[in-house]
Formats: sequence, structure tokens, C-alpha cells
Amino acid sequence: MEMKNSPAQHIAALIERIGRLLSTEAHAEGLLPVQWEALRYLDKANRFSRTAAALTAYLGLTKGTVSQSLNTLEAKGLVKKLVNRKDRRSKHLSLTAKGQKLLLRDPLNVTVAVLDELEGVPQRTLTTALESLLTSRLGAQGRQPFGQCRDCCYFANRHPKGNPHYCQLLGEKLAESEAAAICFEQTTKRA
Amino acid sequence: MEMKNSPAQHIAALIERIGRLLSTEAHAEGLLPVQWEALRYLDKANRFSRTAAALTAYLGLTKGTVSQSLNTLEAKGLVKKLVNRKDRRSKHLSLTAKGQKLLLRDPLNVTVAVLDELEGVPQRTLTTALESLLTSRLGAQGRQPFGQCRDCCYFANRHPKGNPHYCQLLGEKLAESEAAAICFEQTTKRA
DNA sequence: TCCTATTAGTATTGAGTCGATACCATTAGG
DNA sequence: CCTAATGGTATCGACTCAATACTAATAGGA
Repeated sequence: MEMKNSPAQHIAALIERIGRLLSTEAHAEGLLPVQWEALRYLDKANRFSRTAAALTAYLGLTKGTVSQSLNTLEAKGLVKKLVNRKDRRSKHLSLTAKGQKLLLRDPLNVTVAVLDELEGVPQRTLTTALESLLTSRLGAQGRQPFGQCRDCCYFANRHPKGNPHYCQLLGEKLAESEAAAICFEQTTKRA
Repeated sequence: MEMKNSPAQHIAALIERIGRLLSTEAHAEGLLPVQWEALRYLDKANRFSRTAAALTAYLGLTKGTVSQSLNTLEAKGLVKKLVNRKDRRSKHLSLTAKGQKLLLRDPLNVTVAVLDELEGVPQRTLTTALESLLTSRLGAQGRQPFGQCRDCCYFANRHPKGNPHYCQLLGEKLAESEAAAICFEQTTKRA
């Protein structure tokens, strides 16, 4: 006996359908869905996490695929690669001015606008529920959460003024603006 | 000046990431994501809506693509096609016993299980918010909602006992069990 | 200091999606 | 009847993505 159309099944179906809709919508401005995701990631990730390897883990793809997409974005002049001096295997990625500008026409913005009209309470419920769903599913696959720096167990709020924050894992000072960036190494604080 | 990381942006990013995760997870049992969606659709759709054309509209793809996927499913013995006698252009689709059985191993079930552990209130908030998001985005693209029969403006609850329901659009009687099925023609009742 | 294992990234190949187009058969509407 | 319009199929090409094999740089021992 199956439980047809349980609330949970319905929610799962909704998420899958919306995901499909977002993905077909993301064929825009000459870019493909994965390329938009890469642009968004590079816009939100902190400086330690703007590498092909981190992006690969974020997207859950293989590195070959990601390398290809990054080449396309570089050829379009949206992303720059810079060899890391401390580790010359790795390349530091960043958005060009053109890449930044293109994000203003991100096809996801229409959806963001719709979500923006929700009241605060549904917004918070959605955020909490979707976050716990994502974290749980990622955890089951042994993948990192890519949460915000400020929610990390290595995040030290040491100097309220001056040099406000510090990463205890990488041993680096963090600017105020970096606290909200997403990080490859992020390990969520225990409650 | 962009509004980085607004709550709405965060929610949109979560949905897109979960969508991507579900899609990579749906490479299972020798099927592909779109094929799983087709199986689920055929399991939930009412008898008027189990056609390639309706599935095409549901998925938002082109009919060629859907035809191909259905051929694959038919070749695997998961789906049956039957020519409609009233309109011999169209074919009626249905799951075979093997197809039904395979749905028990649907990779989406893991996610359903996680969602099932939410409390009732977050579940209802999620449902409402995601439904309105989906409806709004579908509407903007001129696509049908594919809602449940019972929420349709053509749904008549005429005979509480006996032959309980009736579709005023198609002029057909509806069994009790069909009221919760999703329908191609569904047009949501105004509030 | 080697020597090996690991890691970052690239290149290539092949299966498969998806959109576009063209096409056939059936039905609907003047 | 004749001409759309509709349901479905077949084929082609661009592209994704996984898999594999590869190069270069680094890390960690003995």
C-alpha cells in the first residue's frame, strides 16, 4: 500500500518542478543554467573558495565538466583566471566587470522578485526548511554545506572593531564584508 | 547597488541547488531524471491527462523530446501506449505493473522521507509558498498549473453519494479517487 | 634529498538531453 | 470537400555531463 500524494510527496514534486522550471528559464543571455550558477557562485563565494575545485564540489559535478564551463565563461570575458602564487597548481577565479554586470540580468531575478513578496514568516519558514533539507541530503552524500562564513565553527569574532573577524582554520583575517560570503570549508557550528 | 544575499535570493538559490541535487540523484535504476518525472506524472495524472501532449505541457519540453523519452520507457516495459478510439491521433498512456513497482524505488523517496519529518505547520507553509511560486511562474509563461481535479473551476461535487463528482468541462463522471489526481485541463477556482 | 601519493586543472570521448525542423495521420471547421 | 489544427514520430545538431587519461605542482615520508 503506497501513500499516494502525501504532503511530503507533494512538496518534493513541487521542488522538482520548480527546479526544472528554473533550469529551462536559465537558458538566457547566451548562457546555460550551469554557467549562471557558476557566475552566482563566484559572486557570493569568499576569496578562499573561488577556485574550480570548490565550484566543482558546490555543484556536485565532475571537474572536467566544470573546467569546460569555466573556459566558456572565460572566453566570453565574464570570468578571469589568475594563478595562485602560493600554490601554482590552483587558479583563483573572479568575475570581470562584464560578469558582474551580466548578473543584473540573471534570469533567476524574476523568481527572486516573486519570493520577495512573501511575508517575513513564510520566508523564514521556507529558509529553515529548505536549508535543513539541503544540509541533510548533502550530508548523506558526504558533501560540504557551503554555508556562510559567519556560521562556521572556525569563525572567530575576535575584534569587534578594527580587524573584526578571523578564520581559525585558514589562519587568515577576515574583512567585515566576508562574514556573509559562502565558504568551501564552512563547517556549521553545533547548536 | 545590488542587494546581495537578500532572504529572497537565498531562498531562490536554495531551491535551485536542491533542484540540481534531485536531478543528479535521479540518475538511478537505469533511468534518467526526465524519465522518473514521466513515471511519477503517469502515476498521478487522471485518465484525461495521460497523453504525450499533456506530459509535454507538464514538463515544459518539446513534444519530440517527450516522445523519445516515452519510447525509451515503453522499450523498458514500464509504460504502455494504447490508441484512443475516439481520437485515433492520440494515444493513452499508462504504467505497467513493472512501472508501478519501479516507482517504489524512486530516488525522490529519500527526499520525501526527509520532508515527512517536518512538523505540520512548516509543511503547510512550504506547500502554500511553493505552490504560489510555481503557479505564478507558470502563469507568466502561459503554462497550465496541472492542479488537482478537486480544486478546478469545472469540478462539480454534485452527488455526495453514488456518483460523487462530475467534470463540467469534459462532461464526464468522476470517481471519488479521481478528485485528487492532477489534470491537464485544471483551472484553479477563484478565491 | 628522493620518491610516492595527492591535488588542481585540462583534454578527449561517448551516451544522452533537448530544441528545431520536417513529416505523417487524424480530426475539426468552414 | 478542403484547409487548418492537433497528436505523435523521426532526424539532426548543439550542448551537458561522466569517465578516463593526462600534466603540473605540492606534500609528506624515509
